[in-house]
Amino acid sequence: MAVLNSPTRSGITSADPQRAGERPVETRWDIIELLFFAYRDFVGDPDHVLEEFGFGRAHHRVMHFVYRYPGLNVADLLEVLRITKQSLGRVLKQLLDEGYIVQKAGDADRRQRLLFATAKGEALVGKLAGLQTDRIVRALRGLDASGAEAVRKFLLGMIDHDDPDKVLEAILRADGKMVKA
Amino acid sequence: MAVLNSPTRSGITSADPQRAGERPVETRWDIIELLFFAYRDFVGDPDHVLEEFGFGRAHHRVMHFVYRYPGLNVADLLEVLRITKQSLGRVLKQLLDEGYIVQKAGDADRRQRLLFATAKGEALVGKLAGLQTDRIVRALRGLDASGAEAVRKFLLGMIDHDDPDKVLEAILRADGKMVKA
DNA sequence: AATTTAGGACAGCCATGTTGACATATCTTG
DNA sequence: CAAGATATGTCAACATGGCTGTCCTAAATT
Repeated sequence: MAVLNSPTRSGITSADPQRAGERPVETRWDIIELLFFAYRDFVGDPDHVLEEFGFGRAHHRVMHFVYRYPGLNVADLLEVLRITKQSLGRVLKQLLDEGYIVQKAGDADRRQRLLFATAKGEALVGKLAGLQTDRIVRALRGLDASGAEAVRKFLLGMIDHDDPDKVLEAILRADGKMVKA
Repeated sequence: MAVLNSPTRSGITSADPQRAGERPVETRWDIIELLFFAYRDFVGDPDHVLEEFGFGRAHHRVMHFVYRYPGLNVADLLEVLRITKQSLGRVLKQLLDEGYIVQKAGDADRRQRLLFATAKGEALVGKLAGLQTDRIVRALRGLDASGAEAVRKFLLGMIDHDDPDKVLEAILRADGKMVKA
């Protein structure tokens, strides 16, 4: 039987140059670890389903953003995923070949290949998003409206806002509107 | 210039069997995407530092849990990371060879190799945790105490509580105590 | 007409995940 | 004590999904 030692209590403090001289910030081991476990389980649900389809996480990410932003072009998709053309090419080719995504030449610029999810693709995205939504809704139970709003603000605050890709920009814009509405 | 279409508004609804017959739950695209971007940036900070050390994310995860739970044995580490012995072996060997971690035979069971971070290891973990803490603290600014508590509850609620590994169990126990205190 | 851009495709490398087999030391049990 | 179970380490081999660099075509831009 392994007996687990208590978590370390250390004096490790902030490296934020903006806060030099101020009262040091205690390391947020709690949030760091909660985020690790939360994300692990959050992506774990889809992983099982994807396996049945012979797909991986990379396919999920591509399908998700193509479905959500219909007509997305390849360059913007590369930016949001932060991967290279080659890496994207591999999974995108599979999704095209197996009929989850279709391409359409751009209207203004016919070099562009705009991406759209097919009905088959939508079904897959919906299945995966359903699992994740269930988990989110469960986690939000027990929080009131202001608690849920705090969660949104927190997640938004965790994101780098400088030099956003086109998709992130759209999300940030939409979020700004939501607050006012 | 690519013009991004608006996000899809679909009728995709919950797959939660517990909610069959009830009002369908709207897909939480907002939280799904916020989590994606938040986690991307959350792990992005450490990634840059790790590169300078010739390490990857796998090394970070190992170092983190070894530092936080001193004397952790290999079996428990495998469980929390959810990887195989072989995968762990590769990165653990490097961390041992380069003096970031040391092993000690178990006291009660001398087959066990209990793991401890060296001063060098602690320094690395501290640097990485500092970056992540800075981001977390920034994200929590603008939230009051009840908002921060909502964030903790949400993250906790996102985690599977059945069949927890030893490390997660310790965290859940600690969290229970915190609520009362 | 020349250059740039959007996208695709090639070869090949690396990190990190997987399985299965097997070895050693040690603990537990009949 | 002998036998079996357990903790760990190690080897070979493979898959996925990152990466780089090069080169190609078609279409847009200058």
